[in-house]
Amino acid sequence: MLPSKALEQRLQTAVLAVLPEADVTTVLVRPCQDTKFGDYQTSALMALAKARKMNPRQLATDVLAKLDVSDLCAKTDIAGAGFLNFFLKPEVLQDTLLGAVQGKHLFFAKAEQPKTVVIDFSSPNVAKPMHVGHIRSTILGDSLARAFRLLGHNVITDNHIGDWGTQFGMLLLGWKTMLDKAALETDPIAELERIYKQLSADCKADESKLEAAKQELVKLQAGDEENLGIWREMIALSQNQFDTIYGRLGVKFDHVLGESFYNPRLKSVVEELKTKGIAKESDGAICVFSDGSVPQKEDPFLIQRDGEWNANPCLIQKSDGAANYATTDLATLEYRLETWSPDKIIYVTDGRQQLHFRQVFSVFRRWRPEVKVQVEHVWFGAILGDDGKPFKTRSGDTVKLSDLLDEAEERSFKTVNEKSADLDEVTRKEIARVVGIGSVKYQDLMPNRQSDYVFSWDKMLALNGNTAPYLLYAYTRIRSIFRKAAEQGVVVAPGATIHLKAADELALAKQLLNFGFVLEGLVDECRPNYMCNYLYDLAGLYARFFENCPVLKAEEPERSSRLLLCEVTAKVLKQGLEVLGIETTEKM
RNA sequence: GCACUUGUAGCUCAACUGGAUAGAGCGUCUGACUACGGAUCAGAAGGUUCCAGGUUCAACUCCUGGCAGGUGCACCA
Repeated sequence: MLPSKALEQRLQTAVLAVLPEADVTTVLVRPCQDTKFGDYQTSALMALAKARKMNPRQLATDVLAKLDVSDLCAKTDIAGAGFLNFFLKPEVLQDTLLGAVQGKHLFFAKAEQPKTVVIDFSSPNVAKPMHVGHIRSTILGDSLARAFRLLGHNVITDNHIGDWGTQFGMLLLGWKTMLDKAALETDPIAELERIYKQLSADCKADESKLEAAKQELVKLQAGDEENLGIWREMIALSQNQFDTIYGRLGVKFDHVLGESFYNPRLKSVVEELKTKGIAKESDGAICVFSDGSVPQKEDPFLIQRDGEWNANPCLIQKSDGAANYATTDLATLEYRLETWSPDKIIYVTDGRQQLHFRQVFSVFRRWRPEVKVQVEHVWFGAILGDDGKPFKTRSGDTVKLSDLLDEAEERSFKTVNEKSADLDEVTRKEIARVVGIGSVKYQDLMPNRQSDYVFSWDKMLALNGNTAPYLLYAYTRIRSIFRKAAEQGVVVAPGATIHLKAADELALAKQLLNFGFVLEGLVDECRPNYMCNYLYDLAGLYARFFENCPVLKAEEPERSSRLLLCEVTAKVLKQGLEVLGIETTEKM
């Protein structure tokens, strides 16, 4: 067991011995912010003391009296207002590192109670190019899936693609009247986009076109064979595009169930909500109104206008009888519950949909009060251009994801050519791919997901600072040592152990032990930026070690000890980057 | 108007259940150097954490009230 976990368990037992009625789930052991205080600390005793009007230092003393950690710690002390600090024995630290070398663990423990987690992300639209708007959902969702999986949870990723809706009326009419077959052959998505834009403009100018488009939609919805065939072909063409992009990004889905998949369920969802008295008719539409169960301020079905609270209903059926977004989401929820019995469902979308999800979740709770599933909207902010407005091309169009990835690789290739002209072209291209794609991902994951960020090629590809190239470089420097070692015939001595003496060695080692805390934090709050910050710190600590502690030039047994430390650092860096969906490269 | 959200160094961003002296990069200034990969490292300067109250042993973090930006608010998803 990891020393921090063992400490935590024993601490909780000791607290129970002193305060039998205490809730010890909040009694957690964390790494010390500043290692001068110790290696691990708990600040939970102060909170417990406060709730009981006890003297916090006295409580800490009492708990310490019941706590035997002499096999793990060289020292414990009570500091400040009632912090309990733990100083790990050097041999415990060293054995833990050695355990990682031997592949027994990588500084984290799998979840004791694995959960089934459905993650809904990316959700591109059929017949439209994937653009920057899809990047955050795709990359964030993929990273969350990777982190949950690593901790042993049963993850189901589901791409809820937009394959149904009013836009197909125009697409179908366009397909029949203005399709350029040759253009469809060379670039299907561009051609679909063209006919959609053209018809959309035509419909605005010409009522009869709009009517014709509506008729096509009605035919599709009624199951017209010709229209269904065209619709299926549009989906297939789009799926090719999605597959190409996801392939480049290294993103995989367990399921791709578009909106249309839930069509057969929509009617019964509406009926059930009506029967249960949750939804009712209003202005021809079927809506869910407030049930007054929460304070007005927190009620997603109320809104204040001119000092008065007005209804802000959630529509589940339009006055024309068609279902809408909320209905599909409810049907989707129902399907997921039936099919996978998840403990948790995560929706990764942009922040503008907060109200929508609050409403959907609220309707769901009223509809299925007995279901325990945890539903969570993990939202994110916008990607902005230099001007502080949503990121667009110079001409004002949305930036296509494929173009963006191309440019990332091209720019990265330029740098590789400058810095590593000696490598052959295939290798240089491959490095450029890893660094380019990795940089786009890292820039996206590094900021707090809820804040908007400014897209910058220069920053994301910078060789210094909290960027993918910096981390990848740190990794290649480690790999380089091992290449050099092999050239010189240097190997780790059989049975070698790790002995940490230098301050930079110790600091690096302790950071390695914290990997698990970061993973758990990431999963708890769905914030991959925790991992970014951790890896950046790790790379910085490694750089200092690298500068001040010679490895190959050291005498045995120090050389083997340091080689092992390098090896574990590389493992953690690689694993951490993998959680972010970023590949590594041996050379740069 | 109401809700959500953001406001931290000149700029871009961090800050782990409320926790110990608020940290990085860029930019500015200074240093290390034929280097286990310099795509590096070390150091300096730079802060009333938007403002005003409150809770607490302890507040960037929680509460109340302002100010400023972003987003959303009935038949688009």
